[in-house]
Amino acid sequence: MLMKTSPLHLQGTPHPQAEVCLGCEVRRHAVFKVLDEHALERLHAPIAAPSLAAEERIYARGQAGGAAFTVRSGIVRFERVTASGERRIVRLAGRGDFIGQESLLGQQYRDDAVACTAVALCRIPAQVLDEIGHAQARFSRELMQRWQHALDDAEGWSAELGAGPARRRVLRLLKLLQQLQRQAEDEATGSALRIWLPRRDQMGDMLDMTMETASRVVSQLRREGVLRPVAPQHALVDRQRLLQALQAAEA
Amino acid sequence: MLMKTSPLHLQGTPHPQAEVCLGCEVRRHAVFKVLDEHALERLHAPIAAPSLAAEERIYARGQAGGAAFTVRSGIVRFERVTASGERRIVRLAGRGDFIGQESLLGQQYRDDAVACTAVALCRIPAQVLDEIGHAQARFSRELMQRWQHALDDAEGWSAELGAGPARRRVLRLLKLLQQLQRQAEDEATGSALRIWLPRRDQMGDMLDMTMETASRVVSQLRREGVLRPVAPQHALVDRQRLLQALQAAEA
DNA sequence: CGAGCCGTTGAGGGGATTCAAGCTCAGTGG
DNA sequence: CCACTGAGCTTGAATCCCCTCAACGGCTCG
Repeated sequence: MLMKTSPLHLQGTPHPQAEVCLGCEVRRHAVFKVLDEHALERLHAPIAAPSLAAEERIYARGQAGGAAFTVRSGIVRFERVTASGERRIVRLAGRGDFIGQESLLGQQYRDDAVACTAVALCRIPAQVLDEIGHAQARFSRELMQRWQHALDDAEGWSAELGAGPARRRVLRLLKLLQQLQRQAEDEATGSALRIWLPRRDQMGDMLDMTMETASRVVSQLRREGVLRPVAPQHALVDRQRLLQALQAAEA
Repeated sequence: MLMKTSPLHLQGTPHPQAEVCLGCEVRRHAVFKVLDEHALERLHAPIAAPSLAAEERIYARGQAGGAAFTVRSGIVRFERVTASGERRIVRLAGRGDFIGQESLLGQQYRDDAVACTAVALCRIPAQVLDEIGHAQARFSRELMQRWQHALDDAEGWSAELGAGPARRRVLRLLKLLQQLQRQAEDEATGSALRIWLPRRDQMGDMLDMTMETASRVVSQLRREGVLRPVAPQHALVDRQRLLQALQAAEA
């Protein structure tokens, strides 16, 4: 898994986790949001805060990692290899999302999880689930919320990104990426927004098309002014024109 | 939702649910399997056992139905309508599966759920979750298992059925349908198995292809002896040849 | 500078869609 | 009894979108 786990400030004091978690800026979006200071102080397993560079793998399918993660920042993709050996990206996760939940049930991870951008995480050992105890009913509920959210994402992904002409699938992906970015930044930048733009072959794995087709569509959108690449794997999108193009394509 | 709720035997006695659930033949697969008699007796909300005919709707997206369901028999599909108004089938559920879980969180249903075949259910009101109480830690865990299972299905669906040539997608769907059927019947019939075969336009909605393409592939498989339609929406599959054909297509 | 990765663009071919016609079968009513 | 109808399915022909194969340009990096 190879990640340098930069300890959060204050880690090491008697009841560090409570202070760390309570001061965490993503806590109001995250799975621990329902836990009070008292509950947090009962945690003995340390919650590390690893950071990963883009393209580093967070966990692999089949591993019994024993920990779930909260995404503090960045974008994570879930990959599977199909029966015929093709790589398919089945879902994306962003800030506040809870990933690797299956490990809390003692299961092996069901996907490869890979950082798309630089990513910051909270690592939540499976045993924490027991330490919190199901005494905290609200926490169980919050966990289920997370599961449902993931399920909803997965179904929406295949419904919206799995079908239709190539251009429309790309436009829908752009809209999703733009939303992920906005919720990560909380900045209501005018019309231009800098987003993570997948490599063409990654777009292919997400949208079930070839690299070349993805490239052609992206190039076309660039000519139309919807998009402007500014760095490797990054682009400025014109939200206005994106939504216009989408609306035209939905017809 | 329009379903005739045929009460299970013994419904109406002082603590009927315990007896009914303990005697249920799908219980060992279902979400209540971790509950003992004592826990079941605490339930006050009645658990109905509705039966639906094929093509009847179990619930609709956006409804606040307030109940989840265990599938006792039959096949259920989950439908969504995409942003561009196309119907897409995002997942199937079979015997023992837990559906409509989002209602336990007070959420509206996220999909349309429709019976593919005749279906028998257990209706589990959301308030049951509270009655059982989170005191029963094993039950929370079991619920999460269900959620994870659904998530896994959804991801697997889009990975395996969403991509590749039409013939391979159809073959993979047939394999899935055949598995659903086997787990429903528990009968190891030799090589020929009677399965529910979707209408061609439904196959189209599942596999993102036109009705005509689905028809062409199915006809081809019939000529190859993989498949033999025996009734509207039912066919006999030759497991042997199906797996052979699949293996050839995976290459 | 050459090597390699990533992206772009072109030409050609193939698989799926589109449009259309005809088939089977069940239900209906003359 | 049998034409009539409509739903579901099949098949054909033409078209088109996307894939395949290929070449090339920009960029980073050893």
